[in-house]
Amino acid sequence: MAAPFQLYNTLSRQIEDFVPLEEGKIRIYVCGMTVYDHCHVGHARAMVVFDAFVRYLRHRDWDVTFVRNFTDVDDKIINRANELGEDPLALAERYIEHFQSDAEGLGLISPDLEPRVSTSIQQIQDMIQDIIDNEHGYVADGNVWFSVGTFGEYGKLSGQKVDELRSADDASGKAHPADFALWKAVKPGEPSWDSPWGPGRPGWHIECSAMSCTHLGAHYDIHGGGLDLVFPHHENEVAQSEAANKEKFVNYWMHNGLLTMKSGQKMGKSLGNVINVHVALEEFPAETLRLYYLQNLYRSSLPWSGEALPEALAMLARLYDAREKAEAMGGSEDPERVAADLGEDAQQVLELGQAFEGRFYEAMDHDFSTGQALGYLFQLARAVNRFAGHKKAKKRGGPVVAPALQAFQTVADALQLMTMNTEDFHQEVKTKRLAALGVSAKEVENLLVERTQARTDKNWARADEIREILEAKKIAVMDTAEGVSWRVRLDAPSEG
RNA sequence: GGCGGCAUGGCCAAGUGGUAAGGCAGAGGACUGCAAAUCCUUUAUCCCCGGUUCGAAUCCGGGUGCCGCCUCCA
Repeated sequence: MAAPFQLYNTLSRQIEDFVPLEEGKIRIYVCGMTVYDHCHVGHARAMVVFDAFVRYLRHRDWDVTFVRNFTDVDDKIINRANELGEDPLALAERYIEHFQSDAEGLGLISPDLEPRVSTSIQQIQDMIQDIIDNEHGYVADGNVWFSVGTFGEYGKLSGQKVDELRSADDASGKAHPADFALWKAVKPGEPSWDSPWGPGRPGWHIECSAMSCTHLGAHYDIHGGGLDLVFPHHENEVAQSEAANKEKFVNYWMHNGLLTMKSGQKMGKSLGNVINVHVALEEFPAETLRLYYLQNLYRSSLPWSGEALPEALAMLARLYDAREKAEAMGGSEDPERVAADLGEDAQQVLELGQAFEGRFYEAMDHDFSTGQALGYLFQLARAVNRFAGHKKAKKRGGPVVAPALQAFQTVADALQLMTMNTEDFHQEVKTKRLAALGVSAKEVENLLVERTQARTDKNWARADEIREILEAKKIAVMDTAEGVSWRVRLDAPSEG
């Protein structure tokens, strides 16, 4: 049975009980990329948030149909292509390939459908025709405009009033400044398709209306995207879709908050302050970004800084290390008995492990509160670590940490965190962090061989000297009962 | 000018009227040849002023500050 949950709805500005249109099923559309540049860490937040949302819903037995588009016909693409002397669709294709590579790097599930504007022209034209037929659109000089004044509910999503808008100057032949283009007449150097109104191309907003309604129906459950799309993009989608189909478009509007810089301003291409995803992924495992995003409520703004990813990586390592300790514990006694024998910390890790799933689901079902849900996870990790300090934990502790291990698995399934084995995780961290620091594993290993010899000789001075050399390179050396190991320190500066 | 959002310890941050999760950083301690990791201890008049309530970080009103959108933006 699909589990009930609550969701903040931009349409009502409050948290609502989610009621699906069809029992057990959720149809969701998320605005994807306009492909004229690389995917940056701000886009990635949206991608990861909705990825985790869909994963969680499926984990909770919802039958989810997930559609995310590519906008591959657009002013910005055309402008960029003309600057580069490249065909716009070829440029778009190139950035779609970049995106797919980033999506794979981020560990995103593939949407069930990834429609593109360039292959949805017929559906777009059909919808424009319906809008015209329903007297909400008009043709002028090969352009088709949406007539905002004919749609009484215009503004119901964003709260904007047509008369209060600050309108940009343009001499495009619109009847009203707030009217917007459904179809743009062809201009030199632009891709175009034949249409009943002459050759041209779709306006910005119509593609999402047409593609989502084509694949999910005229009326579907959830539409997602960045907060900066509420107006005008999503407002216009509502107007177009409802004008064309004469029925309610979307039940729940879900908007992710934006990444902001230290100054408080958002990260945005137009502000020139972006960090591209592939750059971040060269330095940090994908789950680092995921944890960074999911620590916070999805609809709050999220500050970016050079410390953000190192900090998230430290948190992630803490989780992996706790899990590793739990995995190393053996024994097959009754957990209650072990807990009774080994004392309070054993009792607590058992109880927190058993309680985890319920608390996790409760947080997640309350408007996808991943930050709170992850707080419980860290409480559990600390309980595991504390218990792991006991002498008998390794031999007999297995049964009392079994629920904790199950909890970690739940998080892995639902949020795609802690999905690697610990060794691979640390290896990836080493590889990526060393590359970022410009240090080779070979030189570290060589120094450690020398240090191990020095320690065998009880030459502590030399051993400490080598430790200091490595410290200077941000390498932390750990002497354990099993021998020496090392890690890259996480406080290494990153761009930001 | 219009619309919307936010304001919680050094930083990030959860918080669904019943008395402040979690993470990072700092300090002290345990552990260690020295360290690292880990554990323990440690810091909050919840922006200000009113109001509702037995009780408010949470609800209402006013103020201040910051941010987003109204032109492309996840």
